[in-house]
Order: sequence, then structure tokens, then C-alpha cells
Amino acid sequence: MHRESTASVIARQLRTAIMERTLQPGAQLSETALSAQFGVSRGPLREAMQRLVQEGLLRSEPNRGLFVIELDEADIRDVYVARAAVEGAAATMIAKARVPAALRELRAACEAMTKSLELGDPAALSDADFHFHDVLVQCSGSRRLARMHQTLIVETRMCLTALEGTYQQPLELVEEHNQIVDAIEAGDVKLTLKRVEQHMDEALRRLIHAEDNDEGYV
Amino acid sequence: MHRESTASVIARQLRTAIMERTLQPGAQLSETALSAQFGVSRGPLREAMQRLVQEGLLRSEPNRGLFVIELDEADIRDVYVARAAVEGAAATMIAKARVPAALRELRAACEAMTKSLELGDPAALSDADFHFHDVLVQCSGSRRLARMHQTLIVETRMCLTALEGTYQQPLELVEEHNQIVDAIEAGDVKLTLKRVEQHMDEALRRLIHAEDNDEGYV
DNA sequence: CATGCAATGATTGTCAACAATCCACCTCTT
DNA sequence: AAGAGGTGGATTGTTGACAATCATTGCATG
Repeated sequence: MHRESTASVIARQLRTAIMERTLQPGAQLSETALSAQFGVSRGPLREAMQRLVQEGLLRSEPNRGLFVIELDEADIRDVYVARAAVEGAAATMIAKARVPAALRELRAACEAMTKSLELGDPAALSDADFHFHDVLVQCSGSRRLARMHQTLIVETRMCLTALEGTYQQPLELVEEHNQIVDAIEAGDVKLTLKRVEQHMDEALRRLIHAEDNDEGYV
Repeated sequence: MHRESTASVIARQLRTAIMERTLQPGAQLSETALSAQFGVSRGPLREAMQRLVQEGLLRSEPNRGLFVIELDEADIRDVYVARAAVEGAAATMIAKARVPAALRELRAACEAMTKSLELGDPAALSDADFHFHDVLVQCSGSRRLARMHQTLIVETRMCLTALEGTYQQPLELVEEHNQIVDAIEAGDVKLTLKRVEQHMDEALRRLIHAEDNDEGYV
């Protein structure tokens, strides 16, 4: 009947809720409330929650409960350090392998960003942005990088949702992605790595900057 | 009373069992047997198992059970690709930060390897080897890299346990570690990254080579 | 002899009840 | 009034029982 375990689908729903800030940072996860909401009993819910604890999206305080993590500036920097490591590795893998299909997908992802930019749709631009990075890691073919990346993306979206999809410098953003694909297409590993790292630095800078403007604490 | 959740400690015991091949690759995890062995009921055990599923150490077949992953050669390569990404990022962070305490710890870890080598104790050498890489990632201060690394190390040990700690070229092994620390100490980011990557390539080569000699399937 | 099928045993999936712990509030004492 | 201590309510932690599913075995049938 079910092709996927209950814990797996509940875990995904929890991740989505954290991303969208339905479950706010620092908030306690009430077992009774959530199990009722998801239509399951506390058993499967607790199993799903343990998955997110392993991911580091929830923090456990024994005999007290589970809480959504709160990201301070040091955490956000750490997320981007880890993303640079994971996506840098993924991009260099693709650059080395020279798979045409991967380049086509990446180009398509870039075009989607350009389109959203031209339409002036910041939400779509954000989605296209994340889609690009997802494609990048998926195309590397590394199951382990993909798994790590999944968690990092949730943490990133968690921050960006707080800013309600207002991009600071969308033109630069799109151009950075294009240049990454250019480097990959050229098969230039060093340049690829450099541009991924620069992109992460810039994204981090824009994020911190935007948060300061929003009087933003996370 | 308990400072750590039950799921957390059971999960660690499961990881150890997988590392040491007490739970062999491909083997099904019997809930009744394991819950009896650990002295807990099936509930907390299942929570712990879901943590390992999230890590990718267990694979879930709904309504059938959980199985220890089997690593083919492609998987092993993937582990080392991911390790290169994580440890490369960690090493460059330390190289940039120039923290004397980190260098001291890394040097100490190297000396422990040298000592084990001189004593001709392959098990101790292996432990010292893993300790070095643990120190490396811990010293980076990145919680996320550390979390990812933990899982990758379990998978690596899983392979090395199969070879019963027989090292092929221990001299080269120790020297590679020393050179990584040299590069970090010099603050040379590019050289650091290069040497970490080379070390991973060599470690992978030695591992595959050793497995071939052992008529080894994983 | 091979194949389909049903019964059976074992295992996973789910749940609700019980125990243990924590938190907030109140009271009593100094 | 401040603090210690106790009490009630709510939440987490754990367990055993029950339901659902799967693998196996044996049997009947073409």
C-alpha cells in the first residue's frame, strides 16, 4: 500500500513547516498537537521528529521536549560554509565529468531565474534560485552530498522566508549563477570552485545585509 | 536524571555495531532482538533507528524492515568525495583562522600515528588515523561539517573493519597527514585543499587495492 | 512437475494507557 | 516580603497489546 514510510512523510511535512516558519525558531513541538494535526499517533510522529533531530533542525532537551533550532549569525555563516563545501564539490564533479545533460538542466534552471527576474516575481525567483542549487547537487550524482544539502537548504530557506522573498540585488544574483555554469561548461575546476565560493560569500553578505535592514533577529 | 535522550544513546550503539560489523551490511535489524539486547522497548529503539535512516546508514523497506546499507565501489568513492569536501572545507577554515591550539592538537594526533607506526600496532594506527580526522573537523568549529563527518566516518570504518586493520603503506599514510598539517600551519589554503584531496584519493586507492587483494566484496 | 492458492507464523506498524518528569501556582514559614 | 516546599496539571517517556503486512509452507490443481 504505502510506498513510503510514515515517518518519512511526516518528517517532510515537519521540514516544510520549519522552512515556512509555520513552526517558528525556538518554538516547542507539542506532540499531542502535531499528532492530531497530521492524523497520526504520537509514536510515528516521534520517529519522524528524531529524524529532524539527527539533521540538526530540532534540538532535544530530554524530559522537556523538542524545539526548532534558532539560527544566530554564526549559524548562518556555518550554513554557508557547509553549502560552499557541498555545492563546490558537486559543481567540480560535474565540471570534471562533462555531462551534457547536466549542463542543459543547469542552463534551464538559469533561464527560469532570468524569466522570474524579468517578470518581477521575487517568490518565483527565490524558488528558481533554490531549484538551481538542487539541480546542481542532484546532477553531481552524489547521494551523500545530496543528503547533506537537503538539510542545509531547509536552514537557508528558514532564513529567507523571514525576509519574505525580497531580494536585494537580483541582477547580480542571476549573473552569478550563469557564471558558475559557464565555469562548469568550460571544465575549469578551479574557476568553478572559486565562483561557487564567491557566490556563497555574496549570498551570505546579501542575507546578513537584508536582515540588518529588517531590524532582523532570526 | 538522564542528560541524554534514550534514542541518542541507542543510536550511538547501533552506529558502533555497524562500524564493527556486528551488524553486517545487508542484514535486517530485528526489532524484538535488538530491543531485548539494549534493554529497551521497541518504541525508543525505532526512534533511534529512524536517526540512522536519516543518516543513510540504514535503508528502509516499508512493511519489511530496516537493513544495514551495503557499500559497493561507487558508494565508497562517494564517501571519499564527500569526505574530501567536508574535510577540505574544515582544513581550509583552520588554515585561514590560524588558531595555535588547533595546530597543537593536530600535531599531537600526528605524533600518535607515528608512535603507533613505530610500535607496529595497526589497530592503534587506525584509531589514531580516525582521531586525526576527527580533530581536524572538530577544530574547524563547524557544527554542520562535524555532523556530516560523523556519518561519513562510520561508513569509512565499516569498510576498514572488513580489512581487519591491515594497512598497505603506513609510512605514506602518516606522511600525508603531516603534510596536511604543514600546509595548514603555513596558512596556505590552496595547498591545504590540494593535500587533503590527494590524501583522500590515496586513501581511496589504498582501500580499493586492499579490497581487491582480500578478494573483497563489501 | 510446475503453478496458483490458502493457511500460518513472524515481523513491522500503530495505538492508547501508564509512569515519570517538569512547570507554574499556591501556601506556609521565617 | 522572600524563599522553601508542596501540589496539581500538563507534557514527555515507555511499554505492552493489537492490527496490518509479508514470507513461507503445504496442498490442491492443471
